[in-house]
Amino acid sequence: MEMNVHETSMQEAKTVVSPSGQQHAGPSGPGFAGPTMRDVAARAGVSAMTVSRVLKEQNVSAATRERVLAAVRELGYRRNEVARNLRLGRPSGTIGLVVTNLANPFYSRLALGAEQIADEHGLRVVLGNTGEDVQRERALVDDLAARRVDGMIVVPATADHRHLDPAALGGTPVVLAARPPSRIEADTVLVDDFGGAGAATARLLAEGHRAIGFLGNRPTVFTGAERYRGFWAAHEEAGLTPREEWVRRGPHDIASAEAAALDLLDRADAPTALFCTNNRLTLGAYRAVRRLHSGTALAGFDDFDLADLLDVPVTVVSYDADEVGRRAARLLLERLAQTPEAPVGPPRSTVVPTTIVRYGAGGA
Amino acid sequence: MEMNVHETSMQEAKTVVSPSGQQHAGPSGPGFAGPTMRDVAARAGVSAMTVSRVLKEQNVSAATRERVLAAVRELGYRRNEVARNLRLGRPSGTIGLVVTNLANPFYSRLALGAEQIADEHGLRVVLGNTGEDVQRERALVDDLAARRVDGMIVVPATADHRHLDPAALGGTPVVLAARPPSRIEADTVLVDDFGGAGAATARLLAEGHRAIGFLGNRPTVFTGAERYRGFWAAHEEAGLTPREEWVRRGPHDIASAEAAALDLLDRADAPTALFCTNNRLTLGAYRAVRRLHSGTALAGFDDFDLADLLDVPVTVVSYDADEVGRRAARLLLERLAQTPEAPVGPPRSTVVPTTIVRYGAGGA
DNA sequence: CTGTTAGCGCATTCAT
DNA sequence: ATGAATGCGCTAACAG
Repeated sequence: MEMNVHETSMQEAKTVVSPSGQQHAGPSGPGFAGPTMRDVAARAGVSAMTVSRVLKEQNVSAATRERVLAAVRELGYRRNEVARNLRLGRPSGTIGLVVTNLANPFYSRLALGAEQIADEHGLRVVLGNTGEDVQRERALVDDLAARRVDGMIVVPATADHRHLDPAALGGTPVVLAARPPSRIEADTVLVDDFGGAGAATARLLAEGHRAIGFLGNRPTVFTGAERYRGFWAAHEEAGLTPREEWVRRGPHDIASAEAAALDLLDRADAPTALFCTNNRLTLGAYRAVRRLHSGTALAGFDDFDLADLLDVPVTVVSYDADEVGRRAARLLLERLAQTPEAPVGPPRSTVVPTTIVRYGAGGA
Repeated sequence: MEMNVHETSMQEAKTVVSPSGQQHAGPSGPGFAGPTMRDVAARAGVSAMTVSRVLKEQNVSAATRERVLAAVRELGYRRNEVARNLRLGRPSGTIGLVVTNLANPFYSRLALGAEQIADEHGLRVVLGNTGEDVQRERALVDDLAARRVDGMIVVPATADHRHLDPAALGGTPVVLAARPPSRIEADTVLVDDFGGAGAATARLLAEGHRAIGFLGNRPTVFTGAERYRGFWAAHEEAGLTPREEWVRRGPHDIASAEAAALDLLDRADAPTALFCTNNRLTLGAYRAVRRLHSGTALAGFDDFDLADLLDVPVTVVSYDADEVGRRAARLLLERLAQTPEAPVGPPRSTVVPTTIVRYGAGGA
């Protein structure tokens, strides 16, 4: 494999100054608060209350309304939603979204789905990335509670979720995504990890494979554990038992997965097929298969580009990541709309289904 | 290509109720504001100011501090950052991030980079997705300004950016990302679209290709236009001129790119190489090449998984998307830190460099 | 060291 | 239909 690297540009971090020499520190400068309702009121010759009413579209005589709106335009006035919410005793009109790794397409799609639903209800999304770090997660949810988000959606990084209990967050409602609650009760959206892994494994078994290896991430991650459980269950259902020597846990990126797969496949009793718990692992496994010319069949969680064009049979577990975010946002919104008269009731849990897609060895 | 689809789960949207029959509408219910400083003060037998001072870690006698902190713990008190910011005359301690499509890894990486820098400075990121829709962009930036974000990072969807002028947003500082300002002045972070496209094209030319096709997205998108410019410039530098018949503009996903590439390659005078302006287009082009067995060489913007294992030579333009977000956040933070005594000066612009990676036809 | 007064920007309540 | 007073939760500025 040939591979050259070559810088295209010398302007690494060079800062180019625009031609205009204009000083940029006018009314845009920090500390500049912008006009208030009183400014508008003064300009329109009315009281602040009248301005407030105009903006709320309450009953105001057409004439004064026009004067007020004119003043609003002239001053470039914009109502301060922060002050408004404070006065109304409402939270900030935002929902927190805490994910483990936004670089993972699963979580960015989740974020997109949540943002979509939130937006439809006039709520913004405040983002937080934990990098699977518990300390950061604690600090983040605490900060979000202090900023008075209406509620939060959290992909928990840990096994113990007591710090995510609304009772520990000043009553801020919490919905969990991708991983189930532990030591707390909470609305939850999960992916059908168990069923998907089972179905993909069953597929390999149905195609005649009797020697299937397993490539998974850290066993402490819930999704990995569930997928392993599904892998095992499919074997049991076929009256078989997986062999532990063919199980590799721990790889978390393409390179380490490739190494683990090489180790697994480069032996006398190598399995004829491999189940991988996520797409990075599947890509790594494919690299190993390709290098060894072993022709090992692959199955794995998460669909990926070019899966259908690979030169080995690939079965993927596909699902709608956006939908995870959408459902989480909907559960949260229902909690937020909850009143003493119309309680939502105990925590609810929903599972986003998976789909098995079988790609044959795309012939070149 | 064989392909089966199979549902793994019947629990589509089934809602499972947890065993605990406990009513969940306690102090977590919406409308519940949580304890205030006065509540804490009353419990500790001091004034609200003393509580404020304790939380600010100002001089308070050790004895009373302990009493206050005890009350804080007992009540589960959390200072209301919204009210605090209002009182201090500060904005919300958040920065807005408006992108066109969070499902695109480029923008989710950008978001991750921006979040990282923001977090280091105690700022949260408020997310907005425009879907390239100008109306949504207008509404979003307006809403963010009304929510008093400290500033915003925007990937503009349009050619006319006058609605992104801080002057039109109540003075909220704005940094543009991925696309340059138009009809306004603003700090900007760009990718070296021109240089990267030129270098990739030059690479194809250096390898002897004299018939290079071009697959690009809508010409109105700045990045596409710049990449086309780079494509053209590389030709000129070699004393050549691209042929318009080999240019296809408009495809925006893998499928439409494949169709366009098929159309382009399935002709007598088909080009021997293809330059594509993003990775979806490159993937589509690869599918076409593969289907036609044309052996056409590929070059394209954005690196992607498996690029090194394809059975045609592939040259990609790679760059650090996180870095775009990080630089944008830093430019914004410098604007926010600006004072009349220490003005930042006129808008600044920085270009994130690109790198050319040449993958040979990975042998199977 | 601690408390009182006042007010950030806005909207509810009660006037007129 | 409009205005005045009051306070959301918090903290500067000034007492003491």
